[in-house]
Amino acid sequence: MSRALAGGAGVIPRGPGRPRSEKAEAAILDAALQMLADEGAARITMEALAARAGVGKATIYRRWKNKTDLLVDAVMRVSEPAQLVDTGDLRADLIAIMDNARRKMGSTVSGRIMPRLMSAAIDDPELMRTYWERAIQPRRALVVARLQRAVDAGELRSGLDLDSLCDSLFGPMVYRKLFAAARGLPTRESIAQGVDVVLIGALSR
Amino acid sequence: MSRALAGGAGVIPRGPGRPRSEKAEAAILDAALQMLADEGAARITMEALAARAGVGKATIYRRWKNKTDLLVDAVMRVSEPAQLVDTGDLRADLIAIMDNARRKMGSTVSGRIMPRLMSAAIDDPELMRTYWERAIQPRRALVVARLQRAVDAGELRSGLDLDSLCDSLFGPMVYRKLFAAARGLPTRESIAQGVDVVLIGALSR
DNA sequence: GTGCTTCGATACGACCGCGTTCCGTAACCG
DNA sequence: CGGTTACGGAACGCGGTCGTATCGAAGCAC
Repeated sequence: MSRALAGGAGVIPRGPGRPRSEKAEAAILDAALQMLADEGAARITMEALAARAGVGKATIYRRWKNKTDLLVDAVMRVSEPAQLVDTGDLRADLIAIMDNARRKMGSTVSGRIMPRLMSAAIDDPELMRTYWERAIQPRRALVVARLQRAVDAGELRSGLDLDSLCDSLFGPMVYRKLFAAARGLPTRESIAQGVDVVLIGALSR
Repeated sequence: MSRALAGGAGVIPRGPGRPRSEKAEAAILDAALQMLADEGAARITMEALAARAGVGKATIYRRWKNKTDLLVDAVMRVSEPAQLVDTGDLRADLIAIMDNARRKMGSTVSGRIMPRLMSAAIDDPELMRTYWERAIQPRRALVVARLQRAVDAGELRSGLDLDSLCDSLFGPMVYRKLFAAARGLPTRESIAQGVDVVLIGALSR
């Protein structure tokens, strides 16, 4: 920790000597995410991580003080900024959002990372909070906003707790994903039924 | 493994020598569940487990060949046989079932064990299958049976995938429980709204 | 009692992973 | 050029954990 990390806005003071390699930093974080997806946080060893990133251990510890610190940093890179979906057709929007999430879970690296991260975060409250605040909560906020607009338009009845409604949408999918080893992945049909049931149940009457 | 473990039906052959202590066995399993609840599977060490159970390590290894084997065995003891609820009032039954599960999650040992077990099982497919088949699936089956009766009675519309409907009921609660470190425990109100939304969405029209 | 097994306790060997420290080399500044 | 810091690689000390082995004592059948 001999050099200031990128903190706050402004110019990063440039000291003497060889500058830190951004390439090494990226390689470390990439390797961490790969290993997280492949084997889970518990099985990541700093030695294997360094080897996989093609980096010396000192290069890792020069940037992060321990494994948790590194993981938190890596996790933040997974969260690409989600975008609001609002075509005006509530049902189509929700199904698009949910099925997009489902496809992500089924195929991309972040889909393999999610359960691993859950596993690690359950045993590490600090990691859980970071994961929630930086990766999950922002996406939920967009969905809640979409739902709020539907309430304002009179499509959904008022008086609903939209946060809980959000749970009713995402909960079943995450639930299925986590149990995937015992039941297989959630299907397009199961997601669609889940959305429809919740949607009908939340409509104005 | 010099003596047959209790397997299958019938008389356990009684060999010569000092018999195994049932008290020690119970103490080991109790301690394992306690530690699982307190610190998670990853942090259970056989030495600490033996100490907590007031037992020598050899006494453990005489019965189980490794930690996973022991955990699987311990987990099976948590699953008390759930019972069918059917008063005739579908909504009341579902709320009773769900709120009962919620209360369990909030207070009892098994409620603290569940997330820990999820954490461990996500990284251990075999443990996941055991957990699912022995602890979760049987309870779901009862709920599915209750739902099927509602379908037969014309209360719920036919054509629904009841297994997915079950996900829509349990998913949100488990989801909230797992994220509890970031959001707090699910409330009675959030559960009730979840049930109501799903129920209304699944009614016959 | 004799023979068998388990008891709790402790010691042991082997391994593993963390985080540090040391190389010789490389990159950047003045 | 000299000064400084980072690089990849390797070695190190340390603590922890596994699973086994061994101890004297204790329980049960014969």
